[in-house]
Amino acid sequence: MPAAGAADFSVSISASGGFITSFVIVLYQLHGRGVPVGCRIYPAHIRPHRSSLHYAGGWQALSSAPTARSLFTIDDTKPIKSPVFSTAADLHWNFDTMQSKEPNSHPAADVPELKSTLTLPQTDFPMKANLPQREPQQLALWSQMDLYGQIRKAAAEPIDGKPRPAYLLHDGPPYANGPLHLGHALNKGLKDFVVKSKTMAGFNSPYVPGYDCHGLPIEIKVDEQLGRKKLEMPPADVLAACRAYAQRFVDLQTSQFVRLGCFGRWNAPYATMSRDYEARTLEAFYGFLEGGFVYRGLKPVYWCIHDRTALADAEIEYEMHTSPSVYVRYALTSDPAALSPALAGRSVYTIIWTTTPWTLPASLAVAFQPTFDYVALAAPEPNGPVYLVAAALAEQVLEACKLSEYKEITRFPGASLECSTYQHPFLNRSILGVLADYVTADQGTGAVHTAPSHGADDFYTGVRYNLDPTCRVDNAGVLRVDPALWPEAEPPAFDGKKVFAANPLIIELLQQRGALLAQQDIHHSYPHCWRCHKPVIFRATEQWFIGLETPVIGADGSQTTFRQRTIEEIDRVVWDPSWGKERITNMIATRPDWCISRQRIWGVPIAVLLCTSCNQPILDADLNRRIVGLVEQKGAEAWHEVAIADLIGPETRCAHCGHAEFRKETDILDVWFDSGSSWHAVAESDPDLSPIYNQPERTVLYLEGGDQHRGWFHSSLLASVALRNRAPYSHVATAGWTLDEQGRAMSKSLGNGVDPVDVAEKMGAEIVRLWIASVDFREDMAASDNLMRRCAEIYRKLRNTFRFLLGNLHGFQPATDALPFDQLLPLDRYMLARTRDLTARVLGWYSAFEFHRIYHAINEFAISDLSAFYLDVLKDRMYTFAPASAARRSAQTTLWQITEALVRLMAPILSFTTEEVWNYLPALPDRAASVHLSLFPRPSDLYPDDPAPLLAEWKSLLELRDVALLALENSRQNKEIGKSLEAELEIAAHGASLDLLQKYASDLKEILNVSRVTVIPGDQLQVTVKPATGSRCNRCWNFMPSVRPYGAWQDVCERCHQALQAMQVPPPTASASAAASTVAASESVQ
RNA sequence: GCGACGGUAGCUCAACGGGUCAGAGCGGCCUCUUUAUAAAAGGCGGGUUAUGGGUUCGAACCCCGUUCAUCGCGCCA
Repeated sequence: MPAAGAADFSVSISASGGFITSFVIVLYQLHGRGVPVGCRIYPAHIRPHRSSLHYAGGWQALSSAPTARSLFTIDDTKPIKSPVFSTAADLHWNFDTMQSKEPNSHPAADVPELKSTLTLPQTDFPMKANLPQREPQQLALWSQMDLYGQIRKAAAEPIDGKPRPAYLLHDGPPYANGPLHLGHALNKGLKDFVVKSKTMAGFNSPYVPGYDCHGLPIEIKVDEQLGRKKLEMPPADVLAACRAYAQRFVDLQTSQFVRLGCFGRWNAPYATMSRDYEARTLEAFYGFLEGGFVYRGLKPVYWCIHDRTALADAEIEYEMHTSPSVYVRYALTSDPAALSPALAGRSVYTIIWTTTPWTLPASLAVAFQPTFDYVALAAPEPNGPVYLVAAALAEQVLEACKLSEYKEITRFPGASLECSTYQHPFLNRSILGVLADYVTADQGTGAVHTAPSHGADDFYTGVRYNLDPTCRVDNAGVLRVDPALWPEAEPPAFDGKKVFAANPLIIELLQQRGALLAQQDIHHSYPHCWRCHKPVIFRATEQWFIGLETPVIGADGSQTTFRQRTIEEIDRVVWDPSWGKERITNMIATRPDWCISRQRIWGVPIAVLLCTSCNQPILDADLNRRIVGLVEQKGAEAWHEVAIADLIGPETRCAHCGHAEFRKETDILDVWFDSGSSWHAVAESDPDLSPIYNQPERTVLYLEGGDQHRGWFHSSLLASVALRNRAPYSHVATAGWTLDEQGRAMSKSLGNGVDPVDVAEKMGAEIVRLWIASVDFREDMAASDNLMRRCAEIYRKLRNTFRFLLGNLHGFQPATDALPFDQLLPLDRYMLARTRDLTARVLGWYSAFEFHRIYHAINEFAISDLSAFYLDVLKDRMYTFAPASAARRSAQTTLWQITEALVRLMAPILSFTTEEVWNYLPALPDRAASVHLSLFPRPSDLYPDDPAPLLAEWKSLLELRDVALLALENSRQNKEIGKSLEAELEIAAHGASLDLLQKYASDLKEILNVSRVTVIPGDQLQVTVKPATGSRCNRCWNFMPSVRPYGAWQDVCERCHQALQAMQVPPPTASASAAASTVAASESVQ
């Protein structure tokens, strides 16, 4: 057995792997074999990569220096019985010093510890959060008590006799085709902060989340699942499959949003595929139709040949693409001499340049810039060809076509090329020379091949020159030659080929016809389908459009256009950040008419009957209403199933041509039309929202990512201005992009995304929420596992601070124990002033959506004001004073008010943890069942007066404290003192500092955490640190002159004497049990 | 290519309309305590405010250029 004598030693441990929470040291006797002389378990908290922890051990007794040593770690999830051997955790250890020391001269072995008479913090609030387990339990409780329902009910109750003002955040629907990503979590998290903070600020703020369900991504997925079967299935079955697919993700995302702690009407979110929503969408379409905004037209639109549908501008993304660019000569067939006498009798050509050879079969014209000079470039040989190109591009073209010996023989203005004619290089077609101002000298030849069916510019030029816009490329992108134009019996090789496959075949044909002058692949950015990421084409088709130039009545009653009217409304909205206004204004100002039709099935049908003769729609408001009614009952399926005869009587005639036969339009609406109608389908129609939304003056917020300027903000604005003559929102806030730690955009290919659900499952939703609050969402935000871990550290600190607050509130009953404000000690009053100040700032930041400032301010408050200062200096008072003493009650009153304030201020962000804290707060008769049913604290409730003077005074006082602490630190470095309580201070000061110190003389000991402070006048500020006189009180560890025995307790100060008596602690006798006094050194690792 | 927004310590953020030597918190390093203990406290480092000019008595802030990052628009033959 160990003999008398103790060893002090220090151990250096580093953990490169996981946490080390405790370790065991086993000592073996010198030369001994397997006989441990003792072992001891040490608590530790060593984080990964922390290099060392020095432990000065109080080893009880050793007979000789130990030699063999073992070190174990104990995983906290396992009992001590199964220690993990050191090497498993990659531990490095050594015993640096081992020396003997005299046994403790004050063995208190036979007297119960004085520690048991202290009022240490006591609470069941667990230090370890265990969020992944605890949060789901909390969610279940909330669900059980129908917390959201209770919040809604409470919102109907007046505050101070006044009804609550309304604040409506209308949810923008995420697309229901996958699990959540961080962007979703950010978006819903921010919305949750807004709704919760508005609610707690006394607003009536309902939140109905929604989902966007229609559209291509889902239909394509369903196509893949159904395969060829789809072609034989009735439309209703296809729709049912799409609905099922979308519903799966609606359910999944709902569960994930709920898991993140977002409150809302999750048991009844809106979905754009619901019967009712579909009917409302159709209603909105009819609104446009009946208002004269809609027209049907043949226009080139972006067309995805893979998805076989038209695409809106907003559905285009530019990606790099390689195109074969070709220079092609078109032979002049009109009189060359008409252009210039110098050309008489020559073989004249113009040269066009294109990157889409497949459009050449549709080539109908060559466009020239009227303001350019064009030159005729002649071959050196007398009867060689002459080429017409823009003067500015001549050199470039000659080089590209390797015609360097060609020389200019004449030049003339571009305008004179109008109405010249050319021969198509391989079709029996005459090509017309036309003028167009969009022809530039950047690229090409100055002579632009014009195919009205495959380009917007080309199309409008075609309209001016009366060219045929018929498109000979079908839905799938297959090219068909017009046999009437093809001179040979055998069709050309490109006939029946898809456009991109036709390119090389057409180039070959040009080569054969001697029309190809040069060819080169170019790598350039090219429009792609945002869904399938395949290159799109321009293709003229019959589409439904909403005209931006539709005449409407302006706000002042004057005649204006839909576009202008919309821009007027933009001006009445508050855009946050403010540049959003400019962005959306520019978009509305320059956008083309809105192509709202899609040639797909998964969506709201454009439910219109068309005359089979003249293709004009029937315009009949009653008919429209009946169709809306049908959709209301049976959803979009109704349109596919209804018979025309059930919609109109046999006597119905086309208003235009008198024809009596009609067909159903089969196109569906653009999905942006769906979500753009949500203000109508939801905000204006849902009974939970409409009373707010339909007020003439109302606050309606849309909060989405900045990309929605071209999306939901945009389509919602157009729909609402057209149908209600006002913007659907009064405020629009936008969030930035989530990036990775290196500032790169998150993408699947980089694999740098952060999965919010994964973080919630591993670390807790609170960590995700805290991250959201930590960043300035208006800018782009960096996110990574690493940053999440950092938030988790902050979380731990906040949680532990709450725990300490609660621990010190033990035994405090507000009704009987709270002191009125004017009886509080000065330090406590100061802390309430700080809390008031914090509260006022936080409330302001909530209303300005500056959540990151809240995060930082509360964090700083908890760490600097509370943990490092107030809670630290309060320990003496809290632990050693009699529990019911006025000074201690003063502190508790303050701690209580601070906790009540903090828990409310943090509730919108840390929704789970604050609820947990809430349940541990002192009981009150009128305490709400949830922190989320409470209101924010009012600054004036915390501190009734203007806090500024007191705050200023304490600012100076704390600066003096810093000086004193520095002096203490110095002494500690010089080994003159250890704990601050071992010191006493003499502070010399003059002037205002002296006044201040004297005013707070009785508080200085506490706020400096030393045994004694004396203030004396002096020439300059000087803090002298001395070892405290008197002896140490074994209870409060202060050094006091009045220390004397209390029963068997030898050294107890006067203050503690009184406290012990007040607590009615009987003086102990020396024979009291010694059993509990020492560490269980006999515990074995075996 | 055009436009918007931004670049402040390793990280997240401050610094009210130009005015004490640019501040916090975290992390890092060092120390202290064992009476918040899988915890608490103190100290120390750390920034030529992306960069180059300019205006000013004075610039992180205002102006111009450059650069990097992100978003948006355009990309047409």
